[in-house]
Amino acid sequence: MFRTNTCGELRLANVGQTVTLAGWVQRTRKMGGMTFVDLRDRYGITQLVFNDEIDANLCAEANKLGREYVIQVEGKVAERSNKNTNMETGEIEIIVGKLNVLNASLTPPFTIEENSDGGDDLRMKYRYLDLRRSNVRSNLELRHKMTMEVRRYLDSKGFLEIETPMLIGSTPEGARDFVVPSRMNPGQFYALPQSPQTLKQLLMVSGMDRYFQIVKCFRDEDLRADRQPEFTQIDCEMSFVEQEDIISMFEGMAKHLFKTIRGVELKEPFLRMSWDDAMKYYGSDKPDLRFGMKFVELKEVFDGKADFAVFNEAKYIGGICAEGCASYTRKQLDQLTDFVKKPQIGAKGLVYARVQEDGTVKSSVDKFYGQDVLQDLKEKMNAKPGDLILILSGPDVMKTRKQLCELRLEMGNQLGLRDKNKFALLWVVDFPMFEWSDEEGRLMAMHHPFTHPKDEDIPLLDTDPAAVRADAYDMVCNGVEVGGGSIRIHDPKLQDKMFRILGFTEERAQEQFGFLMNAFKYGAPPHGGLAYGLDRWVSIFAGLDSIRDVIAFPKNTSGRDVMLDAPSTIDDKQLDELNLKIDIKEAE
RNA sequence: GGUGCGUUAGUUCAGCUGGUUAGAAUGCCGCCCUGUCACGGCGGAGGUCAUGGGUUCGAGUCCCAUACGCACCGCCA
Repeated sequence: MFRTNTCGELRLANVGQTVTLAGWVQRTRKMGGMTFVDLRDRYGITQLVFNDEIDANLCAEANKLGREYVIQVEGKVAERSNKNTNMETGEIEIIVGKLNVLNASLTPPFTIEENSDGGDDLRMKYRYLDLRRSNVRSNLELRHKMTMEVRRYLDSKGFLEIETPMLIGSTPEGARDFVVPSRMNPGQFYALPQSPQTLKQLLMVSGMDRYFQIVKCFRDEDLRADRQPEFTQIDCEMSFVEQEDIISMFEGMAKHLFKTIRGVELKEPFLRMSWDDAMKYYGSDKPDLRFGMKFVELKEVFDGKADFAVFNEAKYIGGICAEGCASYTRKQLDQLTDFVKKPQIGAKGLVYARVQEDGTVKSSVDKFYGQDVLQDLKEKMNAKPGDLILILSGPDVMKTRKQLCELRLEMGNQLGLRDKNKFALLWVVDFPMFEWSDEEGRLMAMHHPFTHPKDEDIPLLDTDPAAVRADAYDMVCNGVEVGGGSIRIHDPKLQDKMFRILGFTEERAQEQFGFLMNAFKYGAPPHGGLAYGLDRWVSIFAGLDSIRDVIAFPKNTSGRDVMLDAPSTIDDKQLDELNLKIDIKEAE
């Protein structure tokens, strides 16, 4: 037997047993005539002891071990004279009788410890070493547990896990496709799925009724800390359902995950918030509800009350109340002003007002507004003595709300209100059907072109399409969109109308989505579904800001795999077989 | 496509208004140490300051460009 036990399981009860362990040398500590070796595997760390007086040769061998050597030892489990309560195996040690070096190791380029000294770049290049670190490994363990619980839950509800192809056709709308040349079909390309959207709808037409898949999706867009070119969705679809059925099914799944993974029992139904309200009160379609600071609209408080052009000319004035922040210094307020004036946020300035202990309000616009207006402000903001009111205004209502959203989140960060162990879940519902694209000069589907409009808004499709709301919903957790979906159109006529509004000609709609429209002619059931971003979902459970550490082999912000050095050029022979010629445009 | 920050020892970083031989910690190597567990003590090796230009008597330090990394905006139905 290669090993009798792992490095994480031996306890006092095992004292006296002769065991064989195998693993990596975490660290050696030489104490003159004694040497301690920490032996590590996936399951834990066990201390090995070598004693000069007992076996000088063996001890000398142990002294030659370097970090990350792979060794096998046979020895006797003994109670330690000096116990280490910080280790699970800290009450025992192995008095080694035989040492077998299975493989030497170069000194690793960074320390393989929970707090590694390695930077991200280096850790990614040697990701196989990084994955030996317990905290990175535990993220993957968490991911495994979550996918297992997802499967357990969905299986218990009668869902079938069905695989869909990775080599499919390119689709317009949405993100850029990753594309794969077809050798057997010269000049033609597959696209990798941005999501199995149309395929799962076809499975509904097939009568599969309840489908799910934990599946890779590919989008060739610029990356972020929470965005990878390939990412994993928990993709789900159901037939003969209304929005309410889907929401309750997947609220159940979220609760199941919180209970089984985090031990958190979420008893209350998740809050529902319309997209309109989310934008109005939080300036975001994914509000972080771990803390308050709800927006208060202040246009009427200030309108025409003074000769202050900034407010008088603004289309929108909104404020948030930061409790207990009246003590913010001038310097802190200047920093907040700089924060909102950053080009990424783009506000022109920040107005603030402190509510003082005597109840009077002292503000940066004192010279314009009298105490009566400021008292009215205090009233509207529901502010108490000691509170700080922060106000943004601007000519574009939505833009100003988004700026105020950034400020709110910044204040949440500064005040430590975005606690990683607190979870605020909600459904954002009633999304707009379309959103105007300046770039395309037309309406674009906000969710996707197959989203069902709200029944009562269907007449508006002809008269005022921009006002149409959709049967679409997002699940939001702590300000992160963890999942989203919609009821789909199953009526070919309505789908046709939708394509027309999106600017497709009949020919083009037929060419791009003919397969779906044709399928719908053969009796498509009403259906709908949603998809969760597994990587984000896991990173929230793990308390991480980046999804990279919940992915075994992630890519960097340029979409490169620095370990494999991919992408890379390919042989001329391969290009030739694929009938491809490279023509790189000169940088301008 | 854009903005910002960064690039100095194996690693993580410091290096001020330009000025002698570029430092610290950690890792690595050697010696000492019989109860360590972030062991400890002593000693040592280790640098094309990302690359290319420029300014200057003199550049790790100032300027420009390029590359790479990270964050963000655009983008991501």
